[in-house]
Amino acid sequence: MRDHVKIFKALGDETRLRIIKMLEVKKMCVCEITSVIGYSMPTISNHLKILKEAGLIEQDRSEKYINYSLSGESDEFIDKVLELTKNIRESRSDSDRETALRIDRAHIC
Amino acid sequence: MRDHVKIFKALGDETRLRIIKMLEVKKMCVCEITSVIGYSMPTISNHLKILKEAGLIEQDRSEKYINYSLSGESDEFIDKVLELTKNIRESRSDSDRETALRIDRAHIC
DNA sequence: ACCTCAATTAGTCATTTAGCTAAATATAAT
DNA sequence: ATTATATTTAGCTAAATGACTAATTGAGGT
Repeated sequence: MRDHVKIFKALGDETRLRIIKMLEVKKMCVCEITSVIGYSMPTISNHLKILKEAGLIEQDRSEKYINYSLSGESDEFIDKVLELTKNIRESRSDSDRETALRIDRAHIC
Repeated sequence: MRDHVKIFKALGDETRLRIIKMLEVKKMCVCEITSVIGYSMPTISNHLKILKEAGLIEQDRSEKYINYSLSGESDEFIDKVLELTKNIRESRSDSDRETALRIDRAHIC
């Protein structure tokens, strides 16, 4: 129960849901996400921590950057939740995604 | 997006998730829910309001009581969310459900 | 080995949340 | 109409949350 609450709590925040929707289209590092969302880097970092501790996202390092991406194939309930969030279609996250695909981290990080 | 956030926020609370899991097995009035959960009636009433405003539950009156139940067939996303929560199986909500089925509101309300 | 810089942690503050009691409301039964 | 009572609203408090800036960490590149 507590795990499930943690998962829903993680999704129950607009910024974190925007992040999840962006990660559906692209692996991203903290500074890329920061530049799309517009909050400070520590704030974004903390949101990512909450999503990670809920089991919704995972990270792997490549060169200078830590890439965040949606969790895959680890937990059945998480998979179902992420399948559910794919059903969300909304103008704001659509534009976030366009921005995310357009930016080049060599220029902003 | 805001609607989806509201839905996840509503589910991101242990008490409210316990209520949702109970309503899977039985329509219940406020005082029945109160007696199972153990918080004050105003507290439960407020949780129900949050769940209702998220669109997760609905109410109908019968005699003295207002029966709360899971929303049905109204919204596609809500349906999927409620389908998802059915996947949650946990000892605490199992015992809540047993209690809920055992109580008789003629005796407690 | 050292420097750079992406990322996190620490500390602060304003706002929101979740609980409570007491009071108000509203519907059902008399 | 009046009463009884199920439910909601109002007002309060303590704890949690989400934002910020400043300081720290740590892996990569030189």
